[in-house]
Amino acid sequence: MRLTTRGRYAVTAMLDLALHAQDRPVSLAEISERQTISLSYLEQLFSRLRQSGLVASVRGPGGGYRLVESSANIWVADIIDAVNESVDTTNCQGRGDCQSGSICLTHHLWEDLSQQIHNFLSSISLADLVAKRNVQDIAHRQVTQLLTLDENVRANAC
Amino acid sequence: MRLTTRGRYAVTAMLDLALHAQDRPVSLAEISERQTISLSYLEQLFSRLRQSGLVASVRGPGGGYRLVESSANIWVADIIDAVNESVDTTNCQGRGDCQSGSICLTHHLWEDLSQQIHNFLSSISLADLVAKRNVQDIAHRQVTQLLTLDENVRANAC
DNA sequence: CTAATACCCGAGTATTTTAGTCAACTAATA
DNA sequence: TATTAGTTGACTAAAATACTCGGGTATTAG
Repeated sequence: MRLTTRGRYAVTAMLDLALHAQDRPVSLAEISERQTISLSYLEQLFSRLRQSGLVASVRGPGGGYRLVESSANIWVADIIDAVNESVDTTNCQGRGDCQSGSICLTHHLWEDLSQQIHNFLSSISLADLVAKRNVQDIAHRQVTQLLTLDENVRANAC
Repeated sequence: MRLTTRGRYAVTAMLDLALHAQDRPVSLAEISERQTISLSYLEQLFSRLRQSGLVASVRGPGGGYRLVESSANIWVADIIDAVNESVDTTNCQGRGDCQSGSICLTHHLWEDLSQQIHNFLSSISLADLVAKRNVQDIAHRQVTQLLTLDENVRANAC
């Protein structure tokens, strides 16, 4: 899980979309102007967002992009995953052939933390950010997820 | 809050330190070998970690680095903050002079999300990662923090 | 005392990522 | 049919990342 400016741009653009695509599609030119992100860069980002099934395009005059699902079903983690290619963070590529056990251990610990961050961002929807409600719901989902963490951890291999 | 490979290296190195600095200092050469991170790069990272007061150095033969505080008091967010310089993620530099309200709104929403991520990583200590216990404690802290989120949000300005 | 250890520091550099440009194209519609 | 707006790919400047090199300095084992 990486969190760079690229992901920030994507989340910002999706937030703009969620705020403005109530009935009609929203063109990238609009988002570009409102959020001061270059049009061509938005095109690259939305190409990936479209391939990931988060948005759908409408061509021609009056066209633009719209959310495929309700903003309540779009998670921040999905947006960030869509625009970032995933990287292997271990040295042994998960083969588990590290020389000393300590290497595997720290890799393992990092992977676990990374998973926790991912779970966290998978519990926050665009609608949560926009509506600014449901904070207790988010917290509740967090508890549920973190309480099942031990099982995930046991299933991991270096 | 950025989460890049740089922060990953820092957390990995600090984890290595927490695992091995039980009594004696740990040299960067050891960490370099175990975690396959270049020595000079580690020197740069630990320079910042030292300036942030997270580690202390011991010079001379048998020297190295040690944690200033117990690993239970070192939070993942502190490590990542130490090695990354903070960036302003708004277009109006917090002056609030964006033309349309929608720009300020999305900036605001992103800032809020960023703060939530920071809070989350501020609730996980090195010791949590190592010990792999206290998951319920983490969850509990999460609840507490997220429930106070609304106040923070109200205090924000674009 | 001195040689070895290991931190300290700054300059420089290769690589990758980011962010953006440009140009040609296709689909849809007014 | 002209215009709008997405689609795609190649290309590029700028920044960040990851790393190297070459000197330092403090400490200590011998």
